[in-house]
Amino acid sequence: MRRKLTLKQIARELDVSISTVSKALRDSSEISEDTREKIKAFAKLYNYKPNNIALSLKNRKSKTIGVIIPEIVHHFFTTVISGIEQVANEQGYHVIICMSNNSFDKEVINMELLANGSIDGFIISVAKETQQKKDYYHLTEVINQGMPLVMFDRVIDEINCDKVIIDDIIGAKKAVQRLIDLGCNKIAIISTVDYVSVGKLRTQGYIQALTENNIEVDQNLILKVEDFKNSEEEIKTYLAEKDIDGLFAVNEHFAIYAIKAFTERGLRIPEDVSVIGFTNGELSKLSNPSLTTVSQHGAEMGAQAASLLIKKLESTQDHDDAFQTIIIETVLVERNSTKR
Amino acid sequence: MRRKLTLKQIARELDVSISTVSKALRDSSEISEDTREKIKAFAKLYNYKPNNIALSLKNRKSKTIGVIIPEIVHHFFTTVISGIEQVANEQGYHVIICMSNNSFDKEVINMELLANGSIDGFIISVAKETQQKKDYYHLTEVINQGMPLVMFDRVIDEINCDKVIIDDIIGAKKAVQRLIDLGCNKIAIISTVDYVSVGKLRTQGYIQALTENNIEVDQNLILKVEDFKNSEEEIKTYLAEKDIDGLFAVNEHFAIYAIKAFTERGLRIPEDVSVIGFTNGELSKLSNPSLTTVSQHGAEMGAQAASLLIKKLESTQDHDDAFQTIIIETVLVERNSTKR
DNA sequence: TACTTCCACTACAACGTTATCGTGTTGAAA
DNA sequence: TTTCAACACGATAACGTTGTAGTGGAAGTA
Repeated sequence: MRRKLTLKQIARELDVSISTVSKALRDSSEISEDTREKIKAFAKLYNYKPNNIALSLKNRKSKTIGVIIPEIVHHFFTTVISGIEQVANEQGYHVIICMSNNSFDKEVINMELLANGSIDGFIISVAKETQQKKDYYHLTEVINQGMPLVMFDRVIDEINCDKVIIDDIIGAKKAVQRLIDLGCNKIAIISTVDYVSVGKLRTQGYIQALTENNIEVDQNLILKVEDFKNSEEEIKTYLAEKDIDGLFAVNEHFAIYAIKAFTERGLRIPEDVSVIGFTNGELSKLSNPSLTTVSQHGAEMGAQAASLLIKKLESTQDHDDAFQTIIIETVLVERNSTKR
Repeated sequence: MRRKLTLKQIARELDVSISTVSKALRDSSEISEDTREKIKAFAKLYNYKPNNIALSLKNRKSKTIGVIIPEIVHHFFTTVISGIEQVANEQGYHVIICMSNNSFDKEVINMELLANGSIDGFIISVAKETQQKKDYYHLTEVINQGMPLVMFDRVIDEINCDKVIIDDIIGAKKAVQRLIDLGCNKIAIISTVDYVSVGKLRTQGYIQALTENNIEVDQNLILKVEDFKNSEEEIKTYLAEKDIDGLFAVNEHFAIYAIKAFTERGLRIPEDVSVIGFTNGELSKLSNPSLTTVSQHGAEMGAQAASLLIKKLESTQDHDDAFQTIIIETVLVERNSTKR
């Protein structure tokens, strides 16, 4: 087991100073052609690679981006990560991923740990609990330290930073409008509780679409699922006797549970009920019938978030207070859960 | 924007030496009660947190685990990551995740970059291309540097290190045996090309099950999918005229494509054909009909891999050459794609 | 008084880099 | 012969820590 080679070792081996080695490897003209070649050859032979940690300490930057997400076992987030990774790697950045598991405490701990030198900036989608608690101390703290932060998807309006979101309201409107155009007039929505920002916004879109089409909003047709774990049951009982011809769900899972509930009741999709989901994941594509969804373009979001962050990191002026909010357009992907 | 507080700043502020501050914060008895309290109060007030990078450099360890996976947009890998994260965090470790995108080159680059001080050890599932190329230089290099490495899922027999795998052969056998028990006798398999180790092993399990039940192995009933991208088409044409009553697929996707192909032909699942997949993901649960699968317990794999790695990292003796291979047992999860 | 011991602290080195400044040798101009 | 660049390299400090080895002064002992 041979330890990693350092400048010091090379220096000792070739009987020159550490400075000389460092300069030679960086092609400084201060060092003679001869010595330079010799040192470079030696370094190459023994596969010298500079130590990242030492560089980070010296340069006071780690070329690493910290990503905090509520959950990783979730197709949408993985597509976002994949977008982040791609852009980051292109620009020579690493990515550290931490999960908050939707817990406020874990989010805080993770951020504090990462903020102490490990990373240069954050990309974050906040935990459900954080949205509920409305305690943003850890976020402002990081920002005050001069560390750039980009929020995506689940963002917090009160925090002043770069953001990448989709237009949830418009996306939802598109979906509901489509249902209306297909001739549905008893359209239900399966959403989440209001403190989850995206749930709230998508519900707003639903209401707007109905209102604009002069359809009365019936509170009985709005289900706000509280507990993700028991959502399948909740949806089933909720839909048990509803007489509707269209359904919009704020995510894939809810949509698929709904389809299940309908088919179990003997209703046909899309003949009897048209269903549209949100988040264009694997499930939508492969479910049976395949699901019409509002596509969120996760990879695009991730890529944009990474670009924004890196731009901030590389900009020399410290106080570039101009924060952007990028809105990623949603697209309705039509499949077999809606009539043609 | 106030910069992060350092020991030096505290020292200057309180008019003591850096050493005193360091010791006071670490509760050294060398420092008087008075001074200690004063320093700790100050540090707390201004929220001092030691700089990770400096600590890493000093201690020559980063308390960070590097994870290299072929792809993140893949339910199985995310469950593994989630298992790794959990164990790692419990033990005070961070996790850096890199994707190889199944490219050999990217795998090498990522590993080299991370190996230079950023991380203390690796958890890796190698890229398809690496398995194909059989070039393991980057892996042995890392091991030779004394950096622990744990492989999972897609492992390489020639490399001597800790491994966490599932028993692919037995898992596949379980599935095929079940099909046989259900009365199927024309059982096909949809697998991957042989250089993907798991595909190869699962095919072996399939063959063993048949042989043990005195069913002749028909090469026409073995499909080895080459290109993941066009797999849906390939499977469809392959199944177009096959007369079979049972099918085992080495992953969820293939199984679901197969079910699609069957239903399009007017065959009913499970009445006409029983189908079993591998990898118990979201898809299996939510597909219609829901899919009977061999569950791989990804989170368990991740947790075990992390445990193994951390054990190696914390063990004092350098040469603990005893490498383990942990086999995670698979379980057949029965759903509606097989008869009862 | 002279010596030791202990206390409470400081100085220094080290981890691996790089940027700045310093320095000894050579050759050439004055 | 003296002076001065130019050259090629070395020493040092710094990034933020921590552990070891000092150190000045007070108190205790002989």
